[in-house]
Amino acid sequence: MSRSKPHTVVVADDHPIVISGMRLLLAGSRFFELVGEARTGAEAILRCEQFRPDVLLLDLRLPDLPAATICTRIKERHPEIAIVILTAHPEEMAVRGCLKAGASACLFKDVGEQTLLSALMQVVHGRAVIDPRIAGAMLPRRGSNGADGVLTGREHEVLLLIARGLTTQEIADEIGLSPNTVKSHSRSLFSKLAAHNRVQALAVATERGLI
Amino acid sequence: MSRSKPHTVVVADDHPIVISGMRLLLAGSRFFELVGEARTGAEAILRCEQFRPDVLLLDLRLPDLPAATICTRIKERHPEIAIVILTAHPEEMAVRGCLKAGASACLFKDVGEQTLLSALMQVVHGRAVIDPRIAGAMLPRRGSNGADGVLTGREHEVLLLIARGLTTQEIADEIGLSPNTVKSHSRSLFSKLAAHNRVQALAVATERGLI
DNA sequence: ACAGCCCTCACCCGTTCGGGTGATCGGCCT
DNA sequence: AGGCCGATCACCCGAACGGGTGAGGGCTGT
Repeated sequence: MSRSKPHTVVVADDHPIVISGMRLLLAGSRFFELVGEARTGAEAILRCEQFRPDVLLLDLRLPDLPAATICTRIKERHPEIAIVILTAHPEEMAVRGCLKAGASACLFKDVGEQTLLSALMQVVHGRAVIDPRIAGAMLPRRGSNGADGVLTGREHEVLLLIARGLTTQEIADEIGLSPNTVKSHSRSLFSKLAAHNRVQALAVATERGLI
Repeated sequence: MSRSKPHTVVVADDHPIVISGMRLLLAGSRFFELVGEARTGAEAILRCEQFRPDVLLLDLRLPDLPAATICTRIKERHPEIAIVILTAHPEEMAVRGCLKAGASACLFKDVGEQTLLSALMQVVHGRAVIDPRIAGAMLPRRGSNGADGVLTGREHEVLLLIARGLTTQEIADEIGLSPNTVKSHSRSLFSKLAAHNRVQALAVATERGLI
């Protein structure tokens, strides 16, 4: 190993017990050192400013800011910080946003400790680590959609927001589009799912594991 | 203290890192011993059968079963097991259901380690510990529903049909009621679930395992 | 270069939904 | 008996939704 000092890590999660688990997990490894903890997105950004860690372990869902926003802000100022997304459930859209915003890895919270440490090691060596359960959804860009079934990227994105209970207007605000465009996407995904309304679309999508 | 042996604890949470945090937290206390871990509701019930712990630390949201159901099943067979609910967010209905089902405590995941240990100690001494942020909502509440949360029979029936994508008119035809009546039920279940529309209601209901 | 698909946005129109309000009836508990 | 609540139904109205249609720009593969 060319480095004698451990890689520095900042952990951002809104659950102290998770931070505790991570702190003790990292304490057991001589390759990593936990230098900062954060319970909000704003605090995560602050800690990264303060400590310039090698890695930021970022919960996909923090109370104040979307993870993608946090990635963008941090990468703007410190592109050398590797960001590892931790997620409880496969939220494709949010994960995709984070990877676009510069995140290096995406892991599920149900991975074992050794897997996590191994992934961290990969990441500090410049490699990307995407959990296979969600990796498929990250590859398809344009053209035909094989991973999602039939839905395009936007359609799937809209579907996920519909599933959260957002109205057309709210979805438009959320992803920065015109309500008309959101309507277009929702109508086309309805027809693809053979649904007559959002709730039917959700029923079908749930059946097919799209959400 | 009359007991020399530590109090036994089973932890049920779908995130291994949380279990790790808890394992290490409890390892640091001579008063508690972690004897079992579970990542699903079914496993939690199984572990309680196996180990008969003094305390079950139960995540409010497990992938397979509603927490209230888990509480009921465990209390049926082993009423002496104290159940402590852990929750990330204040979901009043679900928490209320658990307390009705016999849970002794409800804590938020953002409590500090010392607070958690202190609460555990209270619980094994037979006291109830309800986070003040949600305690207010636990006060007397009428109604005949313990299992599902708060929804009445009709409301739950309508909710299930809504989840299938039926419109108000279709639901009315399905159960042989006036559309107006269906609207009444749906509106009242919306307010109970703190939802502004059917899709939000589904999101909340799914979250709480009502459907 | 061209076709094909995706993304974007716009307008109109009829239907459905959600909220407010109020009413009747029957069961249960006090 | 009176009160509370669930179940049933009614009317009105503004907001949101779903469907139809059209159109321009961008990217990909042939």
